[in-house]
Amino acid sequence: MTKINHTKYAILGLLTTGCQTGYGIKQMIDGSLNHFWKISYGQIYPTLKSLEEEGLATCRQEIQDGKPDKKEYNLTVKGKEALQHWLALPLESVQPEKNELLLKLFFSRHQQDDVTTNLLDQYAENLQERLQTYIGIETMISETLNDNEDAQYWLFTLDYGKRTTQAAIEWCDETRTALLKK
Amino acid sequence: MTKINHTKYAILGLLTTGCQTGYGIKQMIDGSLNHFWKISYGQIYPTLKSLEEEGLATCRQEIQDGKPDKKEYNLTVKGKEALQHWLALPLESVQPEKNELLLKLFFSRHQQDDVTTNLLDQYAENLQERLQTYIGIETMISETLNDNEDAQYWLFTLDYGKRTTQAAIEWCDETRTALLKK
DNA sequence: TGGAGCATGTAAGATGTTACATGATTCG
DNA sequence: CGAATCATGTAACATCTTACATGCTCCA
Repeated sequence: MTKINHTKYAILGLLTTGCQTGYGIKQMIDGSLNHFWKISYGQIYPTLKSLEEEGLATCRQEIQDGKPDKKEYNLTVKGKEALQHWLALPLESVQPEKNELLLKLFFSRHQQDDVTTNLLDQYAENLQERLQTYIGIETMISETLNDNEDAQYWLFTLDYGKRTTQAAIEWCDETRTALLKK
Repeated sequence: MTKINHTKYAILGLLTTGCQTGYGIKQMIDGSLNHFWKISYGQIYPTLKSLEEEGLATCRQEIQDGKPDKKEYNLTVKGKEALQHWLALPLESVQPEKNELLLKLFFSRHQQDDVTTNLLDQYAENLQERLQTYIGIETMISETLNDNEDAQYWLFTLDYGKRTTQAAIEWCDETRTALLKK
């Protein structure tokens, strides 16, 4: 069982969403996949090149006036098939996400409780911001992309983000209270 | 602003919890930090060595009969201070956790919906298992470690895991239903 | 004039995983 | 007898981030 490079498939998938350049892919990731995946330019450009080499995508250089040249990538039939194949593969065991706040909280008997509640407050604030971002993207998709075939699935992922973030915010409040009551 | 190696501090922290060897630290991580951090032996042993070199921990070789030799690491005063200092540092911006299921769901218009509901079922099953694990650890801590100073904080992190996992399970159910109704 | 947006790319380094090597004891 | 547990460690590899280099246009 060889390990799968999901980032490669993320980029492959993004080529079906109207992003055809490295720059465009980065925009999309930062805007819409931010809550469950992120990729830097240092990965995007080399990966695009290798997708082409593997025959999963084609590349066409475009000269634009007023803007820098760009390389437009498009999926080949083989690329589309590879995407579908990956989509049907069983999930690798759910990996634990790293969480700096929980890591610190785990060791927090070594610090004063007001330092810890401070961290909780910071975290809650971050979560609130995140939640607002999700709601913003959701509204945008509902309003402008409702006819888009992708829209439904994109909204599902946002709903996941909203629900788990909401649960985390509630946990912050209650944990904070529990610490102060001591 | 130099980036912080949180894994190093995780290991530093674990040396305060009764784990004194690389092997013991690994056990603890797999058993109790699994939902928010993981570390492989390939990181643990080199990190322990460097903690010693930096004067944050001391190492004492112990010869055991019937068992292999082991190296017992203990925090120095400087190590304890470093831990406290790290605990008080503000959180780095909340990083998005990678989630293979959401990544696949995002591109799922390219697959049949029964393939996708299959993935959702797999995911829900994984989450259920996780939830049971959390409840098991929680019970164990409540019963056997209630006098332990760390217990309260450990229970907080488990509560986080339980709540967000519960929210994710509910999302799975509803998303599954939504897909089937189409 | 300076910053933001568009656009591509690389090199160095940090971080992390996997597979391997070793070897004793205990338990079924 | 074989598997699990205890125990340490490394080398090769995979993955990912950061900082840098380049350069045009549009707008304030």
